[in-house]
Amino acid sequence: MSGRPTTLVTDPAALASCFETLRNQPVIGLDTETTGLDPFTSRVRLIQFSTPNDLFVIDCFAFEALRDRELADLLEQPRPIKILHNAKFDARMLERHAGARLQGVFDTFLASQLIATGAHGVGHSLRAVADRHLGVTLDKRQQASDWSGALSREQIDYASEDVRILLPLRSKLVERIRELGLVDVAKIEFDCAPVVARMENAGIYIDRDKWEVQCETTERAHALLRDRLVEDFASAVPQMSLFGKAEINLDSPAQVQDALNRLGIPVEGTRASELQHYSKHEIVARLLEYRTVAKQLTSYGRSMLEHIHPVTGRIHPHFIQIGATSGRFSCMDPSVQQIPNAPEYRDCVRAPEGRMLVVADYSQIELRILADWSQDTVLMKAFQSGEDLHRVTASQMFGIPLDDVSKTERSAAKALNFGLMYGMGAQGLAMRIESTVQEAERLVHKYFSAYRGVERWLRDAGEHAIRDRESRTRSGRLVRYEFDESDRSQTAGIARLGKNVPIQGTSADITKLAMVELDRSLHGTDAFIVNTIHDELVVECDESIADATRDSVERAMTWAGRQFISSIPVVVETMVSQAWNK
DNA sequence: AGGGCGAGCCAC
DNA sequence: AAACGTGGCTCGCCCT
Repeated sequence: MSGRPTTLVTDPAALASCFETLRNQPVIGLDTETTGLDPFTSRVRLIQFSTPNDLFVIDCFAFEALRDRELADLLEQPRPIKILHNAKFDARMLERHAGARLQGVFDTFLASQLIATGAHGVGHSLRAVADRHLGVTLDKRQQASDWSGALSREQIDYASEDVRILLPLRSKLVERIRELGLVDVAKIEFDCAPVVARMENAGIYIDRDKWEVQCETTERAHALLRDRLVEDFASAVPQMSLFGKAEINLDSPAQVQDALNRLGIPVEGTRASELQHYSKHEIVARLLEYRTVAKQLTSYGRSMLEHIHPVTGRIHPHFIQIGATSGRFSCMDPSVQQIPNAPEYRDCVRAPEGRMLVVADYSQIELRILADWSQDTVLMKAFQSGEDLHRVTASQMFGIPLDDVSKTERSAAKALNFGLMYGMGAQGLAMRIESTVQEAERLVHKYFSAYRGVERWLRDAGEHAIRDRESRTRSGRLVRYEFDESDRSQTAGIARLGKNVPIQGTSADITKLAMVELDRSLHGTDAFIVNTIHDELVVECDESIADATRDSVERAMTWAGRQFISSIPVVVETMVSQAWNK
């Protein structure tokens, strides 16, 4: 595979000749070895480059390779194409330690995920991907070795092997990407990876003091409700108390159900939706209150503060670029995509002194995708009118003037607008709006009488998913389904996915494209993306450029939306604020 | 002790 | 009988 042995680069002259070789290549492999996983506390030890004939291992401890201008140039130019496995990791390290914005990426990690199309039990480590696509078994034993001391022969060999494999691996993956029609979506994903790296490095600021105050308030409410409930249960169910002390764990659904049943409250399970029906009992109402604060305390309590990084004073969550099979991001440690949408919490997520947040989200993006894709003339018109969508829907469903739409009618229309994209049936709607199934059936019928094109599109999408065992988003992103045809409950589930995945996934396509475009347009300013929540972006910037930044955000997001939605307007709602509030 | 899993609930 | 999509976090509980 490699014509020449590994060149260990330990001085500026060797580095210059290394770049001489690399500059003229169309495609090169790139990998780094670091002393740890955290860009703010770890150092880059090695940078490895591969070409079809050469292999360079640059020892960043031997000389100041990371300060080399040519290195930054090479990384920042779109050519040569840089092949990396999980480019986000290396991009974070290289941005932090070489001050370089990586561009021109082919990511074998993301490529593997796109090709696997959400298949279960398929790993995407470099080892797994090389094994699957090349039949090559990599030895990863040195991966977590100590990269801060003298280099061993094994370490240099390991570093070489990893970067050597990237060129042949890309060739195989490119073939599969072409066969599967994934060229466009791969471009979006690859371009997005360095943007995600920058977003993670930037992190998001949380007001520690404000958050702590919120925690204390919640802790007091929690203790009060807990004591009161334990007492209630103890006096109502004497056999549950031991020496006058109640023996119930309020956080155990099994114990709570048992206790409620003993009190003659016949709950089946203790979900909020179940307890709701019995909220006339004081103890149940109190339990629901307890649940709310308990959730706030555990999921959104002090643990959030433990994520504040000692070096940056900010939170650097982990964004998983293809987190859902639909192509949506997921986020963890902590998940800043699911901080409660209540002022007490969102006020704590803010811009530091002298800076502002631009908060922007797509208006009804999924319904617009559905309208555009189905070409339903009535739904398209509804969007073109610029009126309140749910009200228009109700007016069309019930054949009444806009102004005569009642609150109930609007909320039924709203439930349908959202629910049908998830493949909801009459049963589900009945549950949602607390009506009879017959009434729900009538409403679904009315909805589809108004939106014939939507009905047809959803039906076709469901049937297509079952027949061809796959769905695609507008960018070509592919999701394959494995199921047992003879099992009705399984096919029903696939039909629901067939309706939802193309829409949810196209929304993800749009948001990712918007991030790429926005990152490009913010380059050179001190504004940067700090969060992405499915159809929403949060950007932090100096207050002096807030208005200009808002314009950039709106322009990038609108442009991205138009790439996939052509026949109706794409509307982006933006606001400038000190906190993550709407 | 720690992994796996379900229940329940937060986000869009 | 049920079944409305995608995730992550924390808990209890059961397992090894």
